[in-house]
Amino acid sequence: MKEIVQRIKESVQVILDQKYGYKTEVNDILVNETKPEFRGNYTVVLFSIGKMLKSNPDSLGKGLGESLLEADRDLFAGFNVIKGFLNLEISDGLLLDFLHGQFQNPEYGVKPPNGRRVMVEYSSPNTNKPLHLGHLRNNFLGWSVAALYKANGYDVIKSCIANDRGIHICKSMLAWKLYAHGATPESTGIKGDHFVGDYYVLFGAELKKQVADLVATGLTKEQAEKNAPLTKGAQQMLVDWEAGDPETIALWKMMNAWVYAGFDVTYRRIGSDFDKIYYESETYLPGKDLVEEGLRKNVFYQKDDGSVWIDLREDGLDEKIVQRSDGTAVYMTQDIGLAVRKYEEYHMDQSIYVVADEQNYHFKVLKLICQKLRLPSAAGIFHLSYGLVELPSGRMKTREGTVVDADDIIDEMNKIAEQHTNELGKVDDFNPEERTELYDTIGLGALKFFLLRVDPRKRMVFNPDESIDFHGFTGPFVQYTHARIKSILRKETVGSYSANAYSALLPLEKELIIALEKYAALLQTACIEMNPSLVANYAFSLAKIFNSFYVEHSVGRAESEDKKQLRLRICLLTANSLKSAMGILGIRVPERM
RNA sequence: GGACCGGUAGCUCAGUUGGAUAGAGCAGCUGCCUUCUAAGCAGCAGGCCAUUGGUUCGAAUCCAAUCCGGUUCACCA
Repeated sequence: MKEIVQRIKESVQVILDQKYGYKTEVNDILVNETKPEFRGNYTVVLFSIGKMLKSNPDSLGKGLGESLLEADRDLFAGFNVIKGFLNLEISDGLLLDFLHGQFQNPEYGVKPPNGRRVMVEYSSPNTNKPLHLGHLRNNFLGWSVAALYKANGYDVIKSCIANDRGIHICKSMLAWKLYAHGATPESTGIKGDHFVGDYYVLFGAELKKQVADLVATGLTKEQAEKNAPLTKGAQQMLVDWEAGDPETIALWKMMNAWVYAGFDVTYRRIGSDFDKIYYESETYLPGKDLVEEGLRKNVFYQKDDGSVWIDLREDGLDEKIVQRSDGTAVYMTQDIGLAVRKYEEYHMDQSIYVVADEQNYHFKVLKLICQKLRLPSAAGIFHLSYGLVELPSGRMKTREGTVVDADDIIDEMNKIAEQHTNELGKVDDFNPEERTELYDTIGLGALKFFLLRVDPRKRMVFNPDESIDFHGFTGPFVQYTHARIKSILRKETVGSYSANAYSALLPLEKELIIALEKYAALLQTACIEMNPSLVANYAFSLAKIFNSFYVEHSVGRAESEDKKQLRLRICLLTANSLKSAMGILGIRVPERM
């Protein structure tokens, strides 16, 4: 069934053509929701049309309204014109048709397969430290965008690139070698990723000492940093690693295994999963063949020292290096190689990279280079650039210990969920397993909703001194609304409904059905814009309308059996939509809470 | 310095391709649990949409300039 807004636009288009001889595109017709202080549900804005027709908006509105009513009595129930705005009332019959058609459909809003494939890369952790709040935003966002694409009929591949090599990895390895005396996650009882992260931090602390000592002997800070034993040791370790030194490789494998074990626990908790994991240690070399190709195609050029560059000044950017003078690959080379490999494996139409906005420049360059190399993968590359999560004091910094650890914040959310739940005492009959699951559903729900409800492109602020809310515009609010509905549905049974016996829809009933009808269109918009926050906002506003409806009208003690059945159907569809919307955010909804 | 992003209530955020009196939540203040879950509902209060010009029937939204904040421009990843 066609969406209401679309039907209105098409009707207006036809009337404008037939009655006024004015041809216009459907998308040029502006249809808004009617502001609550006016009568009606949808509003056609007449100014631009009036201007084109050189006619007064008010008389145009009147004529248009009459014709619309005449032409489509199934859709329109009435209209009024105020100061250039044509407010249209949607007929109860149409809304009821929609409700009866969809209330039993748990997949309402989900589109059938469209034969297109998209890859979403997200998470991309470094294997030298545990995940923090910023990673969580990335994970939730990536997972949710993937879910949005699935709901819109795409075949989705979720991928992850593990940044498992490089100087930063060597730092934690060296610190462990020097200071751990053989300690392991098992021997200390510390989660593997945290264990390794501790040595990364230790490296920084010890390096600072060494630098201070060297500065005391008269070196500048830069010289000291360059010449400190730890710096040199880490660099040597990277050389050894690239040379395949067995001892270094063994250490690297062991420590990475610790980190992955830790990540697995966290990923499982937050529900992040991947269809394909790439490892930088396996992908960092192949890009070099493309450097050769680029030189042949004259896309790249070589400097006297042997380094290879691309000149992007004509595109408004700078010159960018793609291979060092010693012949080794840089970050960009790897990413070109990876892009090619992904495409060869999956032939996707679109390749989305969920990466922080610090790397806008990098991805601009990446796409440009791929285009210039005429790689088939180039067209689909899209950088979904999201803003960092900041503290009120600014950026989180590992070295200053201001990083909000992922595991810690999840634990804290669970604890708050537990506290609220126990205070309210509504699920005292739950067994321990059910309780644990509920705390997890609510705590994680609050956290995910908090991170996904704001526009991904924008930076956002997290204040660790104020705990994340469980009231108002939050995950638990939506979950609570769902549980409320489920409570009704446990007590009442959905039976038959005699359509001819209905009494006019009450304002809140109508408002709810109209809101429900918008879900399908919303899912599409959110996907096109790759913006889960639209889904979060929708879920919240739908829940809000339902709660108003809930206190105003009783379902179980409705005025008549038909009213009761009507409301039960509204309840069912609302519960389904809330569950579906939250599902796209990766948030479960409980039956009771 | 070049490029890009942002500045909306005390705080955190919405605000569709320009549309009606700029909206939520939190915090503050009032009310509402003997009937389906009060993690709720109803209400009050809170705004020079950074500033100044411009475009027009109409600007938080578009354009220009300025101010403030951020990111980036490495033979780091």
